[in-house]
Amino acid sequence: MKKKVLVGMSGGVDSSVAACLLMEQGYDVAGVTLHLYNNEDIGEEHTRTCCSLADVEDARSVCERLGIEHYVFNFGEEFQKEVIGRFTRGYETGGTPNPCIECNRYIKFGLMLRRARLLGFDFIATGHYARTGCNEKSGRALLQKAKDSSKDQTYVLYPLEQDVLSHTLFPLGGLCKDEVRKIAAEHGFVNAHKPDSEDICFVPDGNYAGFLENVMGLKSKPGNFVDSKGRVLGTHKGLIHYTVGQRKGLGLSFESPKYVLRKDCASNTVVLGSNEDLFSTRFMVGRLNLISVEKLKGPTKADVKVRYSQSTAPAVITPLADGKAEVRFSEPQRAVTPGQAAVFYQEENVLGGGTILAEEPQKS
RNA sequence: UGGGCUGUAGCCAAGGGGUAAGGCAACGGACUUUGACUCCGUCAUUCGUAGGUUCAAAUCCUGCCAGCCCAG
Repeated sequence: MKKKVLVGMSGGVDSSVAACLLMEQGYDVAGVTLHLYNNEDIGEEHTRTCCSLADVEDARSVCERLGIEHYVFNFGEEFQKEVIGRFTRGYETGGTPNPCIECNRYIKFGLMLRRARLLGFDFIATGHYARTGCNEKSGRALLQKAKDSSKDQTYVLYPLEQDVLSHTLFPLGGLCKDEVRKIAAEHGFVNAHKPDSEDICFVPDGNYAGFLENVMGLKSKPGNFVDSKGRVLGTHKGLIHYTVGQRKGLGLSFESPKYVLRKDCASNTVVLGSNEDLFSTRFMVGRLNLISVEKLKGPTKADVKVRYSQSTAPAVITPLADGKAEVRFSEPQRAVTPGQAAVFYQEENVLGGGTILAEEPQKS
């Protein structure tokens, strides 16, 4: 009896090819598009996003072509709560959240696997560039980097837990983007040349502050730009307009460029400094999720990535109570940003990861 | 009011007779989970203003205007 796989299809090339490859591998495949958010509701165009109504049509078209069933799950309510809600709260509390990671954790994998099981599927699959594996000795499910390292998406998949990982397939893990587009073209998929989605799906124009203010009704209060000694340098438009490491858009002119060092919610100030001031060696993470091991027994060496499109840097991770850990780099790294994810790698394997926490006020 | 200094792009600033450096900001593009970083590109027909000298003036001369400093 063929194993049944439910493929999450965004309407883009990647997930379409993923479905196609699974069929060729002999699975009993069906596609599902998650309806998460109506960009049309807020008057946004649907290009370069995912999960809009037009994307549902693209996914349906590909399923028809493949002769497989196509479902639509409406996860709008959960998406609003788990993803948009956390995104908004993240900005409100002075962080720079990564909604794609929360979406993967709660919606695209968490909820989707539960729903798939109810429908009798054995596995779920997506078009992410990543690989899964299994450690023979420990029996743990592994998350491994994609063969095409430039497309590797393990950074946004680190929160996946063992049950999810062991029931998830990533058919594109061994391919590169060119090969995927070629396969899509050979099969005549409507989306073979559709541009990659880049922006956050519910903010397709990239205007986060505008989304938070206009759609979520967040009020952002102007306050002071200050230097690290507390001297006032100018007026900012509200904390949600800035992120750590940012240079552009400050509107202030000095002899050398200024960067956002941190945001202080309590005083509603944005602290500015030089690029060198952005480098730090130590930070804390919370909501730790471990993948290749069940537990960290003590300080553990790993390569750590603190931003999506940044290379890894060697560090030592020390486990603490309450799902927290301390990360200490061997060399200072630039712009470690509260709210972003820190993902720990050991060669090809994801050891685990967590959310970067804001510096404790009582600093040593 | 007298004496001194200074006026070059949104900000800072080089150039002191030969045809307007550079930095910051801004804007456009590439890249992108971050209006992030980075990279690429654009950004003074004109130097406070009015005259004069010169083949040639941001540069030298004169008047005026504005700002700053020191005197009383």
